[in-house]
Amino acid sequence: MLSMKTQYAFQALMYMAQQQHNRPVLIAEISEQKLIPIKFLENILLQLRKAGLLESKKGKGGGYYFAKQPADIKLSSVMRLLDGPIALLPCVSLNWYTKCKGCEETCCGLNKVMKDVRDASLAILETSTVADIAGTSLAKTPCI
Amino acid sequence: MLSMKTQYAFQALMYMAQQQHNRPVLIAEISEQKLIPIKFLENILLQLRKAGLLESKKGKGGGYYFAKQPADIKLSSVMRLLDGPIALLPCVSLNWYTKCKGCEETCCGLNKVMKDVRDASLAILETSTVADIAGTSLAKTPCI
DNA sequence: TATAAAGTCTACTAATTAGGTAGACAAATG
DNA sequence: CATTTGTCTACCTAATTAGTAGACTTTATA
Repeated sequence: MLSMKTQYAFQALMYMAQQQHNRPVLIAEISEQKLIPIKFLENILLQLRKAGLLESKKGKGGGYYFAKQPADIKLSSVMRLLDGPIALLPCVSLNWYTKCKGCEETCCGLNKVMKDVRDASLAILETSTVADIAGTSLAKTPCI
Repeated sequence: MLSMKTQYAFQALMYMAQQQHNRPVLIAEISEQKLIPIKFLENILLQLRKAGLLESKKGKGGGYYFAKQPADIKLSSVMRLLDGPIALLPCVSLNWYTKCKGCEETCCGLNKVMKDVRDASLAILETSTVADIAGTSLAKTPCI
């Protein structure tokens, strides 16, 4: 399961992407609307900013806004940033690969299956973006 | 990522399935061959036995053996048993469903994507078995 | 130029989980 | 009955997760 951190990050990014205006969005506003503990949310947004997904502005009229287009932020990037590997085994991770102790990868049946799972997941997570989950990527039929 | 517990469980199950004889397999033997801390392995095998996957015999000549056929043990069962949910979000879990705080599922884009990821993963994990990963399900070309 | 409204930063802390250990006990076999 | 094996209860430690406190900096604007 995704950590609360990542779950909150997705909620926050969706909320931001759904705003019509293009003023910066307040941490406090996101926190209230999405029921996310404010100090925790601060950390998360800061991390997203440092990774170059968001930008911020201090002082009155400040807040957070997108540094990259929501349509250019893959779900997989957010997950890797906050939760680390997407793969189920270290010997199958693209970004955090380490060899397994007891197993010879080239002939390990588990390795093969877990690679398939990884690829199947990534096929979705690398092509889905914040704009997609926010419902702002297509002409919008408002949600009933 | 899978916990060490689940990773060890897979190693142990593969090892057991690969034995040619049909005598019970010793905890100590699995532990040595697969480099798994023995006391930790005891717990894991016990858990697999209580769940009905394995059976055991005490005393001399004892050890663990399969209660179900390796070909009937899905990877998803082992994972659920030891690690819990396979889904990435609680609102998308088949076996441990809980509603998300801030979101209206029917119109949550994230929910939809994560359902797709779950289904893609399960398509593989529900059809792969211990026999598959042990390489004993087909006529065997020995691994080079 | 003071003040209030924002984000930033460092440093905690509490709870949970992961990973592992110790040792007495029970059952089976020969 | 002695030995070999799994069983059970109860721990323990370290890491991670989730969250909090509070002083600080920057900025707009009155």
